[in-house]
This record gives sequence, structure tokens and C-alpha cells, in this order.
Amino acid sequence: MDDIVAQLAGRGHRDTEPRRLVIAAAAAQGRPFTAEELCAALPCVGRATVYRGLRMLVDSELVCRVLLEDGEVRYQMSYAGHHHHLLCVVCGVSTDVVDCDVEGRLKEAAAAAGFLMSGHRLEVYGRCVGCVRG
Amino acid sequence: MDDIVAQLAGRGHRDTEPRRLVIAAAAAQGRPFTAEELCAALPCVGRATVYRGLRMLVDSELVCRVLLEDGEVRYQMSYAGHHHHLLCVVCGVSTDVVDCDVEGRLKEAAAAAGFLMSGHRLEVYGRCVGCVRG
DNA sequence: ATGGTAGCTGATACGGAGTATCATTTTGAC
DNA sequence: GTCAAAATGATACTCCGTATCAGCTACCAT
Repeated sequence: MDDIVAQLAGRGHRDTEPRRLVIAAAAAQGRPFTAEELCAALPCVGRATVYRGLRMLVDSELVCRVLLEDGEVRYQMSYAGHHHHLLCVVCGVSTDVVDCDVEGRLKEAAAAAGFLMSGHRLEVYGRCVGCVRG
Repeated sequence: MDDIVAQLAGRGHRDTEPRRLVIAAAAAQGRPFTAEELCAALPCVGRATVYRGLRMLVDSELVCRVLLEDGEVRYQMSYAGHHHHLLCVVCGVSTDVVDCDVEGRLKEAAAAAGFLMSGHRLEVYGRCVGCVRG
């Protein structure tokens, strides 16, 4: 927590009570959450403040956007670097995949079409260990 | 065009004037377009009808959703099967990639984490042939 | 061809997600 | 402690898309 606040301070953001509440609530979620869920979990923090805090965390790459199969947008605490998500369509839990060797392969395939790849977005949907067994 | 209308008929959808206008307008776009752009291009067709037509085309897999790097949603006529997009961040043109060998590789990587993959979404961003040269 | 009905249309109202505004309060550097 | 810069929160707004619903139309069956 103090770590996160310190990171934000490094970017010129102040350490305030409502902001800490937003960070704590985001970190407390066990799976990707919506902005409104966060608002509901923080009735004593203004909606605008929750959204602003969330945006700040996304901009700082401490939280990332997660895309569900139907296009719904959710959020989750995450690594700062590039990574992908294994999203369980049953329980909703997201597992980060950091070492993706897909990147190089994509770059090749794109280059074959004369396309110079600069970035990509990938979400994987399926069932997590627990939900496959269940 | 008649082909598309026939496909829709096979799914129980009628052949109407406004619907043909929507399909024609969608097909006339040279790059991924927004629903509102389609509405603007069809001032004599109701907004609701444009949105309904678009949704029908998406459900029938004749049009697919395209996700821009910033999260903006656009649409484009496309193959019915699974495919990905090479999106040029300069000119906005989208090129479909049908033969993606990424699938198997992803499945393996997911399985290594005990995850049973059922689907995935992938968008590739960069510069197209013309925009690399330019 | 004609009649009935399921499907379609379009004006409008609504809904959810996120942002802009702005007066007031808080933070933290000096 | 002072003070400017930043943050807060109530509210109003925008944007994208969907629900409603009365009237219209395609198309199947006779």
C-alpha cells in the first residue's frame, strides 16, 4: 500500500485519505471489478473521486483494464509491464500471464503482410483449474 | 449484397429497405467505422434501426467488432470465421488475419497453468505497408 | 390476391459508464 | 504557519447503446 502511494507520489500525486481508500478497495477485490462496484464498496467516497483514482492507477499501470468476452470492461491490480489475462468465464477470476512468447511470432506474421507491429492486446477466455475440476 | 440478405433470411430476418441501406453503408466504409458514423451516413434511417441492423450483422458474424488501442469500439465487414485484425494506427485501416497459428500455442501456454482455453481475442496495432513507406 | 401475423421501423425515453465543472477543502513545500 | 497547487465531491453533462411502443411492412398460407 505505502509502496503504491510512493509510486504515485513519484508521479506528483498526493497522499490523501480517499485515495488510499480507493487503492485499498481495489486491492481487496479477488477478481476483476467494475468502477461502479468500487463506488458501491466505498459509499463514503465520491463517485468522481473513485473514477479519478481508478484512472490514475490505470495511467500509472498499477491497475489494468480487463476485457470480458462480451466486451464488458473491468479493472484489476496488476504488473506494470506488458502481460495478458487468462479469464475464467465461470468464476471470473483473472490470472496474469507475463511470459508470452506470442509477441515474436505475431511480429513475424505481421511483417509477412508488410505490417510493422508496435503493440497488441490479447485476452484468453476459458476455465481455470478450479472450475475445470468442479 | 443479395448474398448477405440471403444469409440474414436464413436466420429469419426480413429483407427491408432500411436494412439494405445499413448493409450498403457498412460495406461502403473503407475502414472500421463507428455506429454513429453509420447513422450520420444514413440520415433517412432511424438511429435505432441502424443500431439494430448493426447488431444483427454482428450476431450473424457478417460484421465484427474492432477494438482500437485506446479502447474505442468500431465495426467492420468481415469473414464469418475466427480471425484477427492488423490495425494501422496511422490511417486506421484494418487487415484481417485468418491463418493465425497463435491459437495452438496459446492453448498450450494456458494448459500449462491448468487453464482450459475456450476462446481468445487478439488485436494487433502498428503501421500498414503504405504508412511504413510514407 | 388477399389477409393475418410476426417482424420491422423510428421517435423518444431511458440506462450505464465515464468526464467536466466548480466551490470548498486538504496537502505538503517553504 | 502560509499559501499555491492539488484533491474532493455534488452535480450536471456527454456518449454509446438499448427499451418502449404505436404504426407499418414483408411474406407465408390460403
